[in-house]
Amino acid sequence: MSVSTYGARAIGPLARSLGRRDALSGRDLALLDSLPFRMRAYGRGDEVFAAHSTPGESCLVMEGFASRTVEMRDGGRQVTAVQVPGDFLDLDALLLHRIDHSVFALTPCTMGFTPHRELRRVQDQAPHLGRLLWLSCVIDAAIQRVWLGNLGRRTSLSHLAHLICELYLRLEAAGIARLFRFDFAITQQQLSEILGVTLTHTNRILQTLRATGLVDWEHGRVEISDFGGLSRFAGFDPRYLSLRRQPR
Amino acid sequence: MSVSTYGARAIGPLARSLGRRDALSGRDLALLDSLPFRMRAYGRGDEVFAAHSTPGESCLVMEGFASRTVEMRDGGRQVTAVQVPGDFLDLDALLLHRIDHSVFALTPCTMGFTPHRELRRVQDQAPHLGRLLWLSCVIDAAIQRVWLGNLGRRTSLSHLAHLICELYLRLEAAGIARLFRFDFAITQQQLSEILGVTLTHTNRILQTLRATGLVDWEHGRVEISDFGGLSRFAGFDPRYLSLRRQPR
DNA sequence: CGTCAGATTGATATTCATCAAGATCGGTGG
DNA sequence: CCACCGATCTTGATGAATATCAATCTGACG
Repeated sequence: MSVSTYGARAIGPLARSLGRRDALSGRDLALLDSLPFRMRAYGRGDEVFAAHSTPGESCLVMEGFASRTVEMRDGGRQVTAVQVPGDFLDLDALLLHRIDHSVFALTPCTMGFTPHRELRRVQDQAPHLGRLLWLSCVIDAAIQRVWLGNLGRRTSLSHLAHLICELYLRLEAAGIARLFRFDFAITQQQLSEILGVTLTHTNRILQTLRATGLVDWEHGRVEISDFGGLSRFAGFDPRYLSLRRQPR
Repeated sequence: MSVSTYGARAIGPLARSLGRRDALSGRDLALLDSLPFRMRAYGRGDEVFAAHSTPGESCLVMEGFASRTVEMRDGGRQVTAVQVPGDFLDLDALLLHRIDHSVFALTPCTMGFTPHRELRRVQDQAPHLGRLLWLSCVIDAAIQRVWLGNLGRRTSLSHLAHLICELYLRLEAAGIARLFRFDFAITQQQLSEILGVTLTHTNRILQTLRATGLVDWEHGRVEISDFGGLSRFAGFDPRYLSLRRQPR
């Protein structure tokens, strides 16, 4: 596991991620560039933050995928968010101090850590950037709301289809997916922790979904052959992702 | 439906709600008191905000209960949050402009509306209050995460028990419940939209839960006879509610 | 007394969990 | 190169949780 000390810069993914929702000024960019990051690599399944810990840093996904996971008494796990490159994790910890969930590496991934103190400094110096950081919390919450609908009101098959539509659009926006294909090399066990069903059932609905011909997901690669059809099948409405750029 | 123009004050519930998590200075209180509210009453099931609308105001629950609800294509609904007196709704709309869900009155209730413009003014003048407003968003998100676990990994019976534990502590903190009793006069249909199961099933698990002797819920009144037992039964851990007061 | 919303019950179908066993695949040491 | 190994994926059989559909009951209220 490689670790670097503070000093690395994350301006690329960060500017892309924040600039996707609102225009950034030169001063904004300079301030973001002044955030010190330490980089660290994780293997699949590694714990990044433990539940009920008090991190003191927030964490930007540089490469790979991470999950926020709540752990039940009986050992069961429910993934409450999948975070992709450019996503900030645990901005909430800035205010809550203690986090209520765990963060795991879903795939091998690289994370950049920056101290809360530095984030507060940036917020103080540029309220506009502060708002964009909060915006990313608020969009996470919007996604969580849709996921609540997925878990409460959808069949697991339509949930799966919906998840694929969402991931594709988020990854396309992050610049790491195009032409309706993307790499997403998680195990079926991990997928079952996202969908809230058992591994066995996940395996079966994956086969059912393949049989529709709308999308294939094998060997860590998702290929959507008919995005419109898949969206209709899933009842997918992308508005909650706030992918349009506008003043905030 | 009674409507008032701006001018009413909401300092009581608001100060109580924000002051629960961190101390408020005299200046903080004065600023909060300067927020103009217009009050409006709603009947059970009335829509407060429509999905995909652009409110321009945020809304404080003064009395009664409200829900955030996502609506599915097939007409099904999933409640993603229950908001109690003192809760702010749609602070997210401050940044998102457009909301992705509907807000309904779960019971007859009174709401206070204040313009986003005024909230931004308060944020600018008192960053500390701004942080407390964001804190309430972040706590809502923490509750949503737990609800995702409830929907994904719990049996509907344990979900119901968990919901009752959560509601009691939130209402006790809001000063409108004590001695393990509270009024919560929603219909079983509405409860089923919270639990993500059908009305029929909701009715049955309510009976099962009554049979445990841990809690009763009838005629709009919840009476918990053994909070410890109910918590254990539900696997309830209150930490996610952030009910402790600390500097933010 | 009639009406209507809400609560309850019954019978049956579907979805999903559970448990157990194989199959496949990539890597690894001999 | 091959045999083996663990992780992952797949399949089968069965039971529990939940949905669906259709009545019926209850209580509040005009």
